[in-house]
Amino acid sequence: MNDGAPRQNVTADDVAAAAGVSRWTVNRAFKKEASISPKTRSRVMEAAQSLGYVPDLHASALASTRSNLVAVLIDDFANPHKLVMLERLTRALRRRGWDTLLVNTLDPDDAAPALMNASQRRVDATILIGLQFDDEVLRAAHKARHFKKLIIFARGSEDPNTISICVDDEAATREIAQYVLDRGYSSPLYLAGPRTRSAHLMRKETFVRAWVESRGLVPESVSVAAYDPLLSAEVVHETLKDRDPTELPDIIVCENDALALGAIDTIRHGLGLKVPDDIAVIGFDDVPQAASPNYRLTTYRQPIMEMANYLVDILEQADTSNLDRTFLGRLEVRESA
Amino acid sequence: MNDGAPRQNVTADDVAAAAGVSRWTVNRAFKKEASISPKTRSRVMEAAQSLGYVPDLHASALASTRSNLVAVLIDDFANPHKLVMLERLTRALRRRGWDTLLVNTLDPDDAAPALMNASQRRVDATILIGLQFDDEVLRAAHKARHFKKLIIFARGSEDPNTISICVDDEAATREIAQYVLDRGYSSPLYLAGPRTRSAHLMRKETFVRAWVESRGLVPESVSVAAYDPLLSAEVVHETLKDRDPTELPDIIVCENDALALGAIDTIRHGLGLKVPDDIAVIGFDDVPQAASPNYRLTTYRQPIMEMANYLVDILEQADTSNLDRTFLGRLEVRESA
DNA sequence: ATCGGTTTTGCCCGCGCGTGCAAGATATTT
DNA sequence: AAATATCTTGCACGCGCGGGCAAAACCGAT
Repeated sequence: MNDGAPRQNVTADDVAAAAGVSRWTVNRAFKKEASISPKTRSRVMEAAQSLGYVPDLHASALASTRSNLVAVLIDDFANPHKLVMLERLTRALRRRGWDTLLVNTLDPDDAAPALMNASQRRVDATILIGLQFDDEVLRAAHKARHFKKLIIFARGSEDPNTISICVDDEAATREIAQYVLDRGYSSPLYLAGPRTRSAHLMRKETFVRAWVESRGLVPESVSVAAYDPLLSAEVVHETLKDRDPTELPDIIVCENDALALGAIDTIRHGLGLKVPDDIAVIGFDDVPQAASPNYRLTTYRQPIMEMANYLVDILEQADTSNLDRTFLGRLEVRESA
Repeated sequence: MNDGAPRQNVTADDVAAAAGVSRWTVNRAFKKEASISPKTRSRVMEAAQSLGYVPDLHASALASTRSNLVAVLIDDFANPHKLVMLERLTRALRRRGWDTLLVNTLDPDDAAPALMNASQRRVDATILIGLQFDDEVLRAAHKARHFKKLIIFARGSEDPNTISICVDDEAATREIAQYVLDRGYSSPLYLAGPRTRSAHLMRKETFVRAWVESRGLVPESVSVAAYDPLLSAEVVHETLKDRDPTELPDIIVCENDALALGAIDTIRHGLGLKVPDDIAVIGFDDVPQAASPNYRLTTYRQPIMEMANYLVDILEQADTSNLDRTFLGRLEVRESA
C-alpha cells in the first residue's frame, strides 16, 4: 500500500528544509494571492512536488476561519432532478476550489442533526437541496456553532437569515399557464408535490390564480406525497381510472418533471391513452429524461448551472445581506403539450 | 444570523468549566467507548447541551489519525444508477457515523487531482464509483499522503492495493445468458458500455463465452461511449435502423439499465417496434425506472444496500488484506424479456 | 479502618497550519 | 549614493482536540 518512496507525513517543515526557506514561505507558496516572489514560489513548489507534499486542509481550517468546505444537504433521491443539481453544484464548486460534504438527510427528523453534523466540520456554508426543511429546521441551523451561510437552492424562502437561489416561480408558472391557455386547453389538472407546512406552494397557487383570472374557475388539483415518478403514476391512476372520458382533464400541469414522467407513464400504460392527444402533460425542471424519445416532455428548464455559479460567487462574498436571487429559465416545448 | 445566545466558539474548555471537570473529560464524554463514569458523562452532556457545544471534527482529525471522513469519487452522472448508489452509500455511512466528501471527477484527467484533493482532507478511505479510473489513477492514489483505503464500489478490480466490492459479474452474466437461452432467444445483440483500457469487460466477455459455449457462435455486439440512455438510444438506432426485419436481433442484452432504457426508447420510438414482441431487452442494476409501467425492464438487481453496509464494515477494520468481496444479486423478471 | 485492585480523571505534548506584525531584502527616487 | 518606498520573508502564538500515562477516586473484602 505504501511503497516507501512517498513518506506518509510530509509537512511544510520538510519542504521548507528542502527548499531552504521557512515553513511559512512554503505555505504561502500554496496560497493563491500571497505575497511571495515568483522564484521562491517555484523553488518551493519543486521541492513540494518531489516530496509529495500538499497542504493539510484540516490544519488549515483549524488555524483559520475558513474551511473551503460546504455541506450539501439532500433528501429526496427519487427525484431525478436531484442528480442534475448535485452534478452542477459539485462541478461549479470543485472548479473553483471548494469541497463538498454530502449529507443524506435520512428522514425529516434527521434534518437538524444533519445540520449539526455539518457545523462540526466547520463548513463555510450549508446548502439545502431538499424540501422537507421547515422553519424549525432553519432555526436549528442558526444555533449551530460556526454557522455561516445557509443557502436554499432551487427553492424560495422567506427566512431573512437564509439565502435563496431559485427560479422565479411566479414568472415561470405564469408562462406555463399562458402556454396552456394559448394552446387552447380547457380542463387542466394540476399535479402538485407534497404539501409542506411552510407556504411554498408558489407554483400551484400561481397556476390556480392565473387560471381563475382567465377562465373564472378553479382548476382541479391533486397532490402527490413525494416527488417520485412511481408514486405520481399511482396517484394519477387512482385519480383518473374510473372517469368517464368526458370528465378527463385535457392536460396535466405538473409541479415538476418527476411527477410529469409518472403521469405520462400512467396515461399510456395505466389508462391506455395517448400523450398529448388524449391528455397532454407539462413539467418543470427539464431533467435529462424529458428529452428522451419516449417522453419528449414540454417543460420549464431551470438554469441550474448558472444558479450554481451564482452560488459559488456568493461563497466568496463576505457580506451576507441581500444575496437572494431569482433566475429566469425558459419553456422547452417538445411534444407532450 | 447570530442571535447572541449560542456563542460561536464554544470549546471543550467552556463546557469543562461549566461542568466542573477537565477538558479531557469533556471530550471523553463524546467518545463512544471512553472510560468515563455515567454520571459525569451525563453532567458533561447537559452542560454541553446548554452551551451548544459539539466537538470540532477538524481539530479531532488533526490530533488523531482518524477523520471519520470518506471521499466518494463519482464521474458519470448520466447513469441513473449512480444516484441509487450514492443514496445507499451515504445512508449507510451516515447511519454509522461517517461523513462523506463528494468529489465530482470533472473529466477523466481530473481523477488524479480529485484523489489528491481527498487526501488533503485526510479521508480515512476513498471510494470510487466511477469507471474512468484506469491503473494509472490507482497508482496516483497510492502516492497521496495520508492515503489509507481505496475501495472500488460496484466494479471489479485486480489491483492488489485496492478493495473491490461488487456483484459477481460472471455468475450474474451467466444467469442472464441462461435466461436468454431458456426463453429461446436466438439472435442477441450485446450492448456494452465504454471500452476502458483496463480489462473490465467482464460482463460482455462472459456473455459472449456463454453464448459460444451453447450456440457455437459469437453474438453481435456494439459499444456505447457512455452509460447514458440518450446516447444508447442513438447508437442502437444507428445500428438497427436500416436493417431488414429478419436481420434484427430478437433480444438486446445490455451491460446495464442506463443502456437498456435507451434501447427500449429507440426500439419503440425510433424503430416503431414493440418490446418484447419484436425485440426484447434485458438490463443490469435494477434502477428505479426499470420498475415503471413504461419500461417493466427485466434486469439483474445488485444488492446495493448490502454492499454499502459491507463497505462500512470494512472501514472499521484495521487490517486491509483480503477484504475484496463479491455479492450475488438476482434476476428481476418483468415484461421486457 | 486498611489494603489491593479497578475505574475514573487530569494533564503534557504535539497534530500542521494561519494571523499579523516586524525584520530583512529590493526597488525606486532624488 | 543615500534615503525612502515596496516587496518579501520569518516568527510567536494559538486553533481544538487526542494519545497515553500518572494520579486520584472508588470499590469491596479483610
